[in-house]
Amino acid sequence: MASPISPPRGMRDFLPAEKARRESALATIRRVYRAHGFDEIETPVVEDHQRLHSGLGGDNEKLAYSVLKRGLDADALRSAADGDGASSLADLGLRFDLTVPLARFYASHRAELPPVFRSLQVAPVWRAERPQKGRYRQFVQCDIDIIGEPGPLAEIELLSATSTALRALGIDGFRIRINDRRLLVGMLDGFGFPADEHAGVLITIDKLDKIGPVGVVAELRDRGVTTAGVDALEEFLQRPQTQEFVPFGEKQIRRALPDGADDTVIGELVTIGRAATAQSRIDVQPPGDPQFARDLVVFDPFLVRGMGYYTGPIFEIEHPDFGYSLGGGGRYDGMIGRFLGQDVPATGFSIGFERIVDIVETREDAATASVVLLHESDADPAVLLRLKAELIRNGAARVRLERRTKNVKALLERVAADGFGRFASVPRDAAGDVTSADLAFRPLV
RNA sequence: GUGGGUAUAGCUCAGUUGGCAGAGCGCCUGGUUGUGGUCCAGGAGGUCGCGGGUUCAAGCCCCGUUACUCACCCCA
Repeated sequence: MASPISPPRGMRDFLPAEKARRESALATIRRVYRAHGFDEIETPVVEDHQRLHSGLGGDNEKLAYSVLKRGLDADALRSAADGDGASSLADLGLRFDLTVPLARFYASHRAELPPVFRSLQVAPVWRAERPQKGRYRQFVQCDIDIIGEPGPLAEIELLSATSTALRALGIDGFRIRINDRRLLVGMLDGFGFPADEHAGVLITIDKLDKIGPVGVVAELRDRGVTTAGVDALEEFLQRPQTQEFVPFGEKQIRRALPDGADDTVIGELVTIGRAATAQSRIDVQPPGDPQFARDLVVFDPFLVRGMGYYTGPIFEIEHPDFGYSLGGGGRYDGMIGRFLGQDVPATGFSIGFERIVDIVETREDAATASVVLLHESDADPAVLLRLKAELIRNGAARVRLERRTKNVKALLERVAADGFGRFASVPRDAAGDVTSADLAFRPLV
């Protein structure tokens, strides 16, 4: 039924059971990332409107919620309607990712941060999209970023920490697709696309796995980009090639690319993929299985990613059970320079929390330590509170007071679902002489 | 932004050809029950999403609208 009072479109309330499940998963993610040396920070949910719309957020900028200036009057509205539009009415906006705020944060606090800063952020972001399965207007992202490390060590740490976190959540069977913006640029140059067409061409190429080579070529011709480039791309897509890029290595990457690809970039990707795979074999029990995680990292020559700010290696987590990615990231060496005036290398990886929380196993807490006291409606509050305090002092994890209803069975099933393990009835007319030792606890099934 | 589906009690849902608004669960009351989780009887609870139209008569048919939901685009 459509309730007249429901949360805003695309945003959700969380009932106790779901909230507990989310917090349990978040605790696991935080624990693993902290173990891998990342430090958690927090930034405001809003940022300067102009900063959010500086062209770094790609298409997400269009989806940003804006916050109206306070104290707008009729004149301001009129001049906005006549003049340069709605942007003059807003000075703040809700963040649509955690990367732009992080770059601003780093620029603000660089002096107080270590030369290589490993950041962890677990926080909600907002996008004014049309909601559907696995997509919300408010959702939590878990980002790790390494700022100040130019080499592939940063990517290796990101990939290993992320895959360890996913395994700690009980998620398996995922793969990390990897590519490099420099390879994409080199490939487009080789095909003969001028630089100003790259962004548009990449957006179309990104759809390759959905609309196929024929669809991509058709869309490019429709877009009216350089014909010679499309011809070259079409020829390349038609050449016989294996879809199997396993095991991950230089030979496999080279085979997937046109001739003349950058040796240095390929070498970096090989280093990253091999190290992440090796780390995964240490990560699991029993360790050392030479076949384990053999295809954890796969090279995808047409992985693009939407954000315009990526400059180097980019990656995305895929899982066979889901049509959308579970997370992704990449290197964005130019972004912090936009705020700081001085380039600082940076790379990050984001887990789409909403997309993994539904498949994680719930960890059962020690339910027997969580108890329910069943009491009559006319029970003495002072006695109930004294019993409750005694139980907590004696080590109970949780104590819940429940007034007896007619249907005790339904009540007990409800508290059992809330994670309570035992219950006891407070005797009728319990007075000062009743202690928690007098209570007969029985298991909740 | 484009298309499909859905909307009836607190929850999950029936409602036939247009003919008095229903069930299960939950809640309340009384009784019953030998470790207070059993069972029985009764009760409260509805703007049938909203607004028009057709009709003697609309939850049902027609038009509009809103919300939710799924898919596309794009994304996590």
